[in-house]
Amino acid sequence: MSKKNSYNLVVVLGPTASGKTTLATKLASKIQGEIISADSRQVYRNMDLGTGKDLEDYIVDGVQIPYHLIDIVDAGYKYNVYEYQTDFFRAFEDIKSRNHFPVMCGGTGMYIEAVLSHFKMVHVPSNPELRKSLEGKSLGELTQILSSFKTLHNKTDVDTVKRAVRGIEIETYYKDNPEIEVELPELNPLIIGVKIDRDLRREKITKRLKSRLDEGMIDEVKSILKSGVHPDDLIYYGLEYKYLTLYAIGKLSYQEMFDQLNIAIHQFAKRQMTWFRKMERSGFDIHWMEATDSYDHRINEILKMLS
RNA sequence: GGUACCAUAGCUCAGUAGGUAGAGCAAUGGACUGAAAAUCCAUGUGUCCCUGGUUCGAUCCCAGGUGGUACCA
Repeated sequence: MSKKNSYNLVVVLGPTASGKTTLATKLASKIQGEIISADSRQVYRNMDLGTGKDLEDYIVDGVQIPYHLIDIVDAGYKYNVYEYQTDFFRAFEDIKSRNHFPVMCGGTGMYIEAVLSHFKMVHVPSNPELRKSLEGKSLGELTQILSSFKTLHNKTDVDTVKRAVRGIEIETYYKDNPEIEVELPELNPLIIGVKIDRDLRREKITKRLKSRLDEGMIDEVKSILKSGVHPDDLIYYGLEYKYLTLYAIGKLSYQEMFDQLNIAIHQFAKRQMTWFRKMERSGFDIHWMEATDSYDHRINEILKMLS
């Protein structure tokens, strides 16, 4: 086996509704693979229809394909990139130790890149002294302080006092401990991107939304709310959970919910593609494959690249 | 059939006291290192329904069409 082809990971990425899970599981069944999901919402238990878990896809020809990082935390929890990176490499080593082949599959660009680019992320303990010194400061002042550490690209970082303080805590820790290095396993990934024509993608998204609503997605949201998750937290998860919660609490009519959600999913798919294009520009070699080509054809192509 | 009102961007609509036009939404491109399905930035879009008239000049005024809505019959 040549050095160039000694891949130790396959990545299947693509926008929502491109059929990447099916491709990944079918591939996994051929190479003794196990799936490591790269989906920031499928980590949550009981959020099934709205995140498109499709767990039946993980049974190929009657055989269960093992999967990781799905259903690992409770709905309402705030999982994050740092935890993802840690969890990913744990699953990766675990799969390796069994002599199976890791197949990463998902559409959360930042999670994929945090892993492939070895984003520097270390465990940051809480800093009671710092917290004490920040006590009583306004959100505006905290925003000032955080922006002295890094460019703020979004408001999510300074949405609440709690998050702003944690952000400052993390940045302070990095600054005070520049020597800390994290040892992460070398990755030599074969990256497959599922490409889907824009119009077809929109058509599939709308169709899938309708069928999920028919399958009881509204009840799923209602029961999560009933279990005690605060509507605001569910709204923060975005897309299905945002618009269905707004509908469930009477802020949107059914038609408004449907139309706005449909548009929001289309916009999300576009943003995913923007991320993948940026990855390519920054040097990642993504092998794009047409979603309309047969699975057999595409899997043969991938197997050729792996051999 | 009669009367009134309307016809402008992909959609909903504003506007031009006559000098060829603009908001919101959508769309498109981009950013993104501890909630990322989040959050944020940028950018267009036009036979101003058709035909004629008045005018230096009409999307705007006038006449006639066509289509729509409402009311009356």
